[in-house]
Amino acid sequence: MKQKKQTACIRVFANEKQLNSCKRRMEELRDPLGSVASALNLAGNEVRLKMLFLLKEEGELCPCDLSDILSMSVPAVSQHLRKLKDGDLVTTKKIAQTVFYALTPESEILLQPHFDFFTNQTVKSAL
Amino acid sequence: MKQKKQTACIRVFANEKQLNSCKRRMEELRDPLGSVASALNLAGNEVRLKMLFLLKEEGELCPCDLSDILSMSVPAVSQHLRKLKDGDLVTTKKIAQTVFYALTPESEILLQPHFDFFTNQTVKSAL
DNA sequence: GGGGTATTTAAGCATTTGCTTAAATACTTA
DNA sequence: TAAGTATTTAAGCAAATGCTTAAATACCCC
Repeated sequence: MKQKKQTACIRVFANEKQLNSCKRRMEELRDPLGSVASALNLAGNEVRLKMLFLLKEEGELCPCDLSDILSMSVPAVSQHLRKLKDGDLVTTKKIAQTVFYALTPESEILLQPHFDFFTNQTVKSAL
Repeated sequence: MKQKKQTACIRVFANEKQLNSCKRRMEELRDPLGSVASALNLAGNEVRLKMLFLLKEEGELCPCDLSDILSMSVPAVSQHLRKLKDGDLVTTKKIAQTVFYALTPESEILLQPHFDFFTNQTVKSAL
């Protein structure tokens, strides 16, 4: 709630000094927060979250397996995997012409609570 | 790696039965996984993650405070808040013409590990 | 070398996203 | 009632996204 241009909200940010302090805090967090946002953005696409989950469950999968499971075209799968790889959520291992994708350790840590959440949901609904 | 139309990957999904079993599992998880994806998608936008974090830190804030802190226009802030509210990540309380936004308990649980991650990052880099 | 397989990349398209400006809505006060 | 304040909504625009089809790249085998 703005009173005047010189002061901000009565309730929370009563003066400019407090506002600037808060801004500085956000500036300090800019890079780490940005990298979390980036990872969440990647995981927040339903197709990609499914892929990440399947990679967690199976350990590693190739694009054509993911294509079969998810009933999607191979190029579509590949484009999503490319984003995950560029975002450091997955790693690749090539054997002949087959590429296997797997979660990075970091992405596993980041995503485990969310996988737990929706796998626990299913268990609960079965009870 | 596809061998024939009738069988899938040699390495992981060696037959159609296994593939169908995996597909069924994904279908069971469709709704809970979808709702997690939806929340992550909302949080995965940098502006919105900043808002969610600020709401966690301050407890509640109005659009004009968020506008000041983030140096964004009020309508832009409002549009993001609308998405967060529709996605059940925030709740609203109105006092006169001022609306205060706050995290829902569920979003707090979902996001806390991520907030911890990037606030701990900052602490570590300060040491 | 040719043919086959697996994957990636390119290009095009429709849809979605996030910002801006303007207008509308909801509230308070003189 | 008019003026002021806070917020939401509408509309428009440029950019981004995710899919498709086609082409290119990388590998294997006869």
